[in-house]
Order: sequence, then structure tokens, then C-alpha cells
Amino acid sequence: MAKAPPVDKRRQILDAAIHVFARQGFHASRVSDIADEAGVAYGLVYHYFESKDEVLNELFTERWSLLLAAIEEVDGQAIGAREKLDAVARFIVDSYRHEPDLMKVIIVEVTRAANSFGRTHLPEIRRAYDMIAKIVADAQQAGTFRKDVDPEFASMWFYGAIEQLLSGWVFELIPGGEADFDRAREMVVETICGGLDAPATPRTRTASGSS
Amino acid sequence: MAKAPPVDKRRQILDAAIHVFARQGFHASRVSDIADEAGVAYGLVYHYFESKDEVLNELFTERWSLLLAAIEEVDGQAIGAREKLDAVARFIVDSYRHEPDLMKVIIVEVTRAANSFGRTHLPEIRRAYDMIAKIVADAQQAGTFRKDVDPEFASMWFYGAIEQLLSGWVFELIPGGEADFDRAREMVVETICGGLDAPATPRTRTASGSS
DNA sequence: GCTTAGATTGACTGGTCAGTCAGCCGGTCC
DNA sequence: GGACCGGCTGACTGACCAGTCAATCTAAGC
Repeated sequence: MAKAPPVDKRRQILDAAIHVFARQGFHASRVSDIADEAGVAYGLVYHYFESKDEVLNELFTERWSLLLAAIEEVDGQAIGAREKLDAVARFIVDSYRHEPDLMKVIIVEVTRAANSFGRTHLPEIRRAYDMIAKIVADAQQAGTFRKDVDPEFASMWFYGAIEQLLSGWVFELIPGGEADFDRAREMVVETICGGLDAPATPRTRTASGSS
Repeated sequence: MAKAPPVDKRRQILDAAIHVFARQGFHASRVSDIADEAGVAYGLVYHYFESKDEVLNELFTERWSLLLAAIEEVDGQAIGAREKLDAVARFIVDSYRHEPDLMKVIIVEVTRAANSFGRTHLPEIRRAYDMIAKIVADAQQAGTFRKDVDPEFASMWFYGAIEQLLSGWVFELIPGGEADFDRAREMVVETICGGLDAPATPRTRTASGSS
């Protein structure tokens, strides 16, 4: 029919926004920066989007819904909890590997900015945490994971650990060569799941409460 | 005695800023909001601080240096790695327990905002990561922790897990009653250290690389 | 060639604040 | 009392920028 416009300006604007936001941060980015980067007139941004905010919303929603779908799909498979968590971690890490700028924006401006932008998206963000918690809870039910750890909490630190990894890469605090991505992912999952595993290691520890 | 000013207005301004920033976020906070909350004239803020930014800088630096000192002190003690990490976690969690607004500001506006504000403070932030990494590395050297995990990475997810916990409390994603603080701390440390412990658990796993 | 509708343009407006500054206390010293 | 000084005041200014809109362009339809 008729035609898809020869170049999708809307997409062009979104892509430009990814790079501008990643480079300067959302607040420091002017709408004119986005327009310039996209090679498009200022006003066109407002033809396709209600506001500067909506541009960021769109970027976030687009990507986050993929994550939610991925987790859901993984959870549906007939594999162990460890494999499920590994698959979730892999999805996140690969997202960063392939689109570092987009992930940087999502993490820095939304996920980790729960005060400003994140607040709007808390429900969706929370959804991811809940799904991870469910994976943990199921494994506890099945006896694979120890039962004395609250699944909600475990979910938080599993996700937090991974997000912190991405942050480390984004801000070059840790080595982020191609090889590091998978290695790091394996290590987090291995370590955290190792800690969550049901007591094949039933030694009683001095833990904290002692002294 | 000459006199210490009967009320320390500078302190008053800083304290007001904590609450205003926590409530509205740094960007949405006007300098006049801070002055109002402090019960002080607008201009006085500029008498004590160069800029709005400097107010936040001061809040961050003040607190973060305490954290650095605490980690350093803990690391100097003759206790196990697990106990050291537990002490670090305790310091952070207790900081939140006693001054939730201040910690919220530090986390939301600095630590997790490495794009804007955090960037300036990356060196100090990094310093904390490095010190945690050192604790892990030493434990590996001593044979308490497994050696195949990169200490830098372990440090990232240990810190990331804790910070995510605080975020969870800040945004009421997980229960944050008085009892939850210590319980959560114990669980993170237990779980992560459990995963880092030297192989008293030498089972070979299907892990990730298999199928 | 004319009409129409949507895409595209970019100068302009309105509102918002960070930061300035001229001056006002209230005490202290001589 | 008067000169001085630092803390303190708050109206004002200048810059910046999100969002508007009237005008122009392009292409499809007839």
C-alpha cells in the first residue's frame, strides 16, 4: 500500500536519541541535539512524539517488553532453575553486547533512576523482579534451592549483581572485552546459584549472630 | 568565646537539601526549595556553597568518605573474609537504616547516576569497589575463597546486590521493616560468600557450557 | 495542472531557575 | 556614637530550552 516512507524518520529519531542520551544523559540532552543527530528538523521530533519524555519512554518500553517476554519464555521451559537464571542473565548481557548505548540509557536513565523516570515505569520494572523471584521460589519448592532465603530478596540481588556488571562496563570500571561478557555471566550465575543451592553443604556457620 | 553561631546555618542547609533531594530528586529540586525547607534566605545558600551542585557534592563526599574509612578499618582487622564482607554490608545497611533520605540521595543521584553526577565521583566510588575486591583477593590467596572468580567482578556484584537491596527499600519494592534490614544483610552475605567459598562442594555441574 | 493531506521545517514564545548583587541587620570595638 | 564587618536577605537578570505553529514542501489522486 502506498509506501512505507523511504526512510523511517521516526526510527531515525529514536536511534539518534539513543546515542545522544547515552553520550550526554537525558537531562543534558536538548531536543535539538536529537534532531541534529537524526538529521531532521527540530519540529519533526514533536510530529512523532508528544514530548522529549515520550522519546525516552518509547526506548525503554520497546526494550523492556522484550526482556519481560524473554524471562517469561525461559520460565516456561522445562529446565533447572540455574539454567533459567543463566538464560535470563545471558539475555541481559547480550542485550548490552549488541546495543550498549541503548542498554546504557535504559539502565542509567530509567532502571537506576527510579526517582525521576523510573518511577513511571516501576510496575514494569517490578514485573521483571517478580518473575525472577518466581523462578527462585519454584526451585525452592522443588528442593533445588535452599528454602531459608526470601525469593524476593534473592531476585533483587541477582538482578542487582548483573546490573552492576553492566554499569561496570558502561563506565569502564571493569574489563569489557568480548570474552569478558560470557565469563562474567557464568561467574555471577555460578556464584549466586552456588550460594542458593540446597544444603549439600550443611555446615553450620559462625555467620553473624554469634559474638 | 566569640561564638559559634547559635545555629549552624550551613548544616541546616545541608540537612534541608537531603530531604528536598530525596523527595523530589536533584533535578526537580529548586534552590529555593532548599532555602525554604531550611528556613533561610535564598541567597544564603550561595553564601555557603558555590552552586547547587556543590551542595550535592558535599553531601556525597561527607558520607562516602565515612564508608571508605569503614571499609579500610574493617579490612585491617584480623577476621575472616566473610566477616569482613558482613561488616561492610552492615555499615551500608545501617547507614540506610539511620539516614534513609541521605542514602537515597547518594544512591539515586550519585552512585547510580554515573552519567551525570557520578561521573565526577567515579574515582571515589571506584575506590570502594577496589577495597572490596582486595578483601576477596586476599581470601582467595588464603584459600578461603575459590580462585577462579575474578575479585573485581565479585566486588561488583557484591556491592551491586546490596545497593539493589537499598533501592528496593527506597522504592518499596521489598519489605523494609526494622527486622528486614539485618535479615537481608545476613542473607546476601551468606549467599554470596556461600557461592565464593572454596570448593568444599566440588561437584561438577552441567553449568552453562554443556548442551 | 490542480487539490488535498500528510510530512517537514525552524523561528519564535513562554516559563523556569541558577546565580548575582546591592543593601540590611546586629553585634563589636574604639 | 560611629565605623566596621560578617552573616544574612530576596528582588532581579540572563540564559536556556521545551514545546508551538504558521508556512512550505512532496506526492498521490484525479
